[in-house]
Amino acid sequence: MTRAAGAPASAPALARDWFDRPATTLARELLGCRFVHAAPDGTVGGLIVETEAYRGPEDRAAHSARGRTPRNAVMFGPPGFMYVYLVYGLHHCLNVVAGPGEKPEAVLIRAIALDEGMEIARARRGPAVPERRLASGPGNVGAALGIDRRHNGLDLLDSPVRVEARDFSPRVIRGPRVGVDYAGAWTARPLRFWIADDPHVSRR
DNA sequence: GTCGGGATCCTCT
DNA sequence: GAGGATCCCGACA
Repeated sequence: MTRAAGAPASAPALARDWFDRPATTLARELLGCRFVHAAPDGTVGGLIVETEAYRGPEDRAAHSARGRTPRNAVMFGPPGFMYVYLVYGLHHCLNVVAGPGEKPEAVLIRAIALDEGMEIARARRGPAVPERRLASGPGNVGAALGIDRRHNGLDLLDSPVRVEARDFSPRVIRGPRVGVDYAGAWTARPLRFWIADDPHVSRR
C-alpha cells in the first residue's frame, strides 16, 4: 500500500447512495477509505484495513437475525449511519449500516491504520501500545477513536464522524469472520475482508 | 425480576 | 492456549 506520509489528504465525504448496497459489497469498498472522528479533544483518523460483513436477518451471526430490538434498531434504518454496541461489557464495536434500502445489514470496522491523531489515540490506549496495534481489532478501534454508545445512530454524512473516499484500489483478501462460532453454516462464510499484507490487520 | 451469553482483549503460563 | 474482566441485552417467568 502506498500513500504519502505526513498530513492526510482531504477527500470528499461519501454520499448516502454510496452506502446503499449490500454489506458484502460495502465491506470491500470501505477498505482503503479514511475513517475520521473529530472529537472535542482532537481528531483521530486513518485508513480502514479490515472489515466484516453482517448480512440481513438470515445471517445468524448478525444482531438483526432475531428481529428489531431497541439495541439494533439503527441497523433497520437507512444506510450510512453508525451502529455502536458494547460487547463483553467492555468493548465498543463500530459498524456502518449498509443497504440495500433498509435491509438490516452492517459492516463491522475491525482495524484502522491510523494516520492522524496518533498521540491522542495513544493517550486513550496507553503509552506502551505499538503503533500498528492502536486500532487493530474491533474493540481497539472504538477505544482509539473515542467511539462509544453515545455515537450509536449518528449519521456519517452529518456528524463528527465521517468516511472519506479512497484514492487507490487495495488488494483485498477474504476469509471467515472472527468470533461467530455459534452461527451455524454462516460461521465459515468468507465475509471478513482485509487489505493484503497490511500490518494493522488484527488476525493475519 | 432474574439469568445466561456475548461480532473482545490482555495477561499469564 | 487458557482464563478473567465486566455489563448490557434479550429471553423468559
